[in-house]
Amino acid sequence: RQSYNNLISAYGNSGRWEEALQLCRKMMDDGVAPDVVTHNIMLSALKDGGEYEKAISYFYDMESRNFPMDVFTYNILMKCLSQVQQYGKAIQIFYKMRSSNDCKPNLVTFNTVMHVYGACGRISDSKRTLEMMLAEGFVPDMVSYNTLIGAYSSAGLHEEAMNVLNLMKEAGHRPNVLTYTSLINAYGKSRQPEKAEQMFGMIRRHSLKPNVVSYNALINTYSLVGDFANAMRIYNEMTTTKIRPNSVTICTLLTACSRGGHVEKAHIILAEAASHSIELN
RNA sequence: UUCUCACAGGA
Repeated sequence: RQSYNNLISAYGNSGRWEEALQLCRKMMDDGVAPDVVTHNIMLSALKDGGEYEKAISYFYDMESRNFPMDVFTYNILMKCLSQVQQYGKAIQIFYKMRSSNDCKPNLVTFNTVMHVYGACGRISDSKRTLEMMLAEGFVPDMVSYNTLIGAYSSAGLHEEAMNVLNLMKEAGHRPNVLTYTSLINAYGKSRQPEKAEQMFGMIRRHSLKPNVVSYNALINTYSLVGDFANAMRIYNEMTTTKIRPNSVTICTLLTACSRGGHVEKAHIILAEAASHSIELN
């Protein structure tokens, strides 16, 4: 069973959920009964493949067959529900877990709930969840703080985001690249390129490495204020630093191009995409 | 062996 689980997991990790599913069936044909972990791996494979609806159906199927489930199962389900905007259902699962005897929420559950609230714009409930976990003796981790910072940042609420950054530091956590990328976004959304640049600078200042996402966030900051020239400047800096642009980079640049009123320069960007062999979607 | 956090567009 271990071997099957490992193999199914390997398929899942490479986005091949169909083969994972086939292997799962073969496993049963061979008389090896899948366990909770097997099912969790399958659910996770479907989730990673973007097949959220399939994952949700898979869950209901498990439920109707009375298969055993654990916290992981519910955590994955909540994540899938939030991906298809079934936020209410996701929160329902959380409350079901709280009132159950087995399957109590764990740290990841709380973090997922925070994410769900953030994703549907209920940022104050996300923050309340953080307070709730503290009150219940959980110790919020990096992900908890990053999740809340991310929620405020997407809304352009940079002050609130910075406050959470301080909470995070007080709790003894070192901000990571994800933290700073969110903060770039916070200032980008509130149209403050100067401050966004400052946050970008923080990445190296703390001996962290900016990645393609951090660069994209900064490019988008300039895009939002219609500053195509600076968007291109950051793009060039990125490529000279040997960071590979991706399709988000190209899309962001094209948007910057249009917002800056430089539609005639779009071909330059498309040429960049081609020269880096970036698949456009 | 399995779960949670950052970037763009579209609808």
